[in-house]
Amino acid sequence: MTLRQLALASRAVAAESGRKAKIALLADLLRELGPAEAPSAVALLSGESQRLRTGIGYASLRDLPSPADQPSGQSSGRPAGPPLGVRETERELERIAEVHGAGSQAERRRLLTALFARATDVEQAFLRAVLIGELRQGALDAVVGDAVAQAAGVPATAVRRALMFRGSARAVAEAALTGGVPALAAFRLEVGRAVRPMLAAPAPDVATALERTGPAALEWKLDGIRVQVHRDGSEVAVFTRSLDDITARVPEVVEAALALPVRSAVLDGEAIAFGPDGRPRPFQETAARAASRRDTERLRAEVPLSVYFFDLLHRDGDDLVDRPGRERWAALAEAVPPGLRVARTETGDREEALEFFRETLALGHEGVLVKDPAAGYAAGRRGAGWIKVKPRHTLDLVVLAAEWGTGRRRGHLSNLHLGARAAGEPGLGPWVMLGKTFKGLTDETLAWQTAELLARETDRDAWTVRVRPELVVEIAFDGVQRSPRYPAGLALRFARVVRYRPDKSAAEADTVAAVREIAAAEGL
DNA sequence: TTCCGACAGTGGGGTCGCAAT
DNA sequence: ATTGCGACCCCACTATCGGAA
Repeated sequence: MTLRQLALASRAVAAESGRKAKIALLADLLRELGPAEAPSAVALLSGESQRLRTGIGYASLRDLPSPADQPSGQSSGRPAGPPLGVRETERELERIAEVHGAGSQAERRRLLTALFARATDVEQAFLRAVLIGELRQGALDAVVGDAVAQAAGVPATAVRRALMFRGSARAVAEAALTGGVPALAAFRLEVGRAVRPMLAAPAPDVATALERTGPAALEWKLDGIRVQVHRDGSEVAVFTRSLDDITARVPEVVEAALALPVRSAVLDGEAIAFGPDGRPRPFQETAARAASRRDTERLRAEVPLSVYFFDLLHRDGDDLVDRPGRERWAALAEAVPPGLRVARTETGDREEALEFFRETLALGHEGVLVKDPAAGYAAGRRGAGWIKVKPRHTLDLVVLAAEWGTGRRRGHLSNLHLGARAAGEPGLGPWVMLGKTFKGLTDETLAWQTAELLARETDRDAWTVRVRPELVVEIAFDGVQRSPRYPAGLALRFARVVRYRPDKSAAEADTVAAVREIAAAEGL
């Protein structure tokens, strides 16, 4: 099949609103492709190809000649050379990733240019979307996975289960289409191969979380890096949430795993740096440490990492994934000393749970997880089994500007520039920008703010409309972080809109001093 | 018939490592 | 030396579909 056919199919999927209709279209496509080509299509369509590390992003594509720049007659017709095939396209992207990994930038550029020279308009648009990770067809690996199941004639649950144990949608598709259910059943937890980590759904407070779970286990939520640790004898591998292998960057975690009284184990936990005062360092410092590949030994002396485990998926040949959380915790408690485990308490009592939440925050941690003790490990899913609760700050800030949205927000002013009153702080204007947000907006608010902001426009460029600083908006955020970019040296973390405050004037907005107070309370 | 779980989309700030300037 | 870029760490929230209740 040609890339063109695949690109057109993707468009058809995007045009269909129903999930079942998308799945049916994709399943037809995969059947038509057959076992030889379908896995490549799955890689391209599911978003997997975007994680190939080609070194190609928005800027590389921007700098390519666009179809309109090509010699006349080429832009709408077929470029020279044989049509691009589906399998061939995937191979080309893999080649680009290879030469990029080898450090050959000129060769990477040459391959990319050559690939695009062979592509028609429709194919180029598809390739751009695949490379940027913005296919926007309403189907990623979950929906594509259902289509694989339909095309292979196997239950969707079989494909989903295989996806849990093997991050790769491509590999699962290949197995499903060639070997059916037995081949899918072969995907099991394997020590040394990362599985998708279980995620937690948010709740506004502990009481709400408890209502959903019933009597629950509460655990520390640490503000560090998620680590999945595999040990097989003397071999250890450490994976991040996105299944990246960071073993070499976290020797402390490796040593902790090697010290455990087990032959083999798969553990779930969090790596985090503590300061000399015994309190957690700001997330940025843990993240910087975990991201550094050079000078690991020196960094280790300066910013040592600790690891706290909270789950055990495998021990000495026993798979625990499907066992209830309470049993997995019991197994963890046997394998891991208390100092390497998060604090945990089981309760159905609101007050007791609230007290645990308060104690956890007093230690400087991010919040708590509320876990249904009966729930299995739902790898890769944000199921109801785990619920996270974090405290929330709010401030009334002023909208300084807004950026035009994309996709379904095209035509609306979406991303807000947020400012606090400087209130006479020297060196800062009357308004001090603290960050941006696009979160928390309903379609109705989006439409309302677009009109209100345009009525206050002072000037604009291609992306941004600047406005008179009049609209006050209540913003929720998780905390304050040091910023190299914003003028106060501070930025809001995870800012989102709660509501507009038409009852408030800009003169009543919160000040930078209030933000500095929050920063100080966080030890920044 | 209504409710709710799962999914995709729409983007946020910070940091590292590398290449180009 | 600085800047731009890609990749990846943390992520919140809304709209929608479709099966569960």
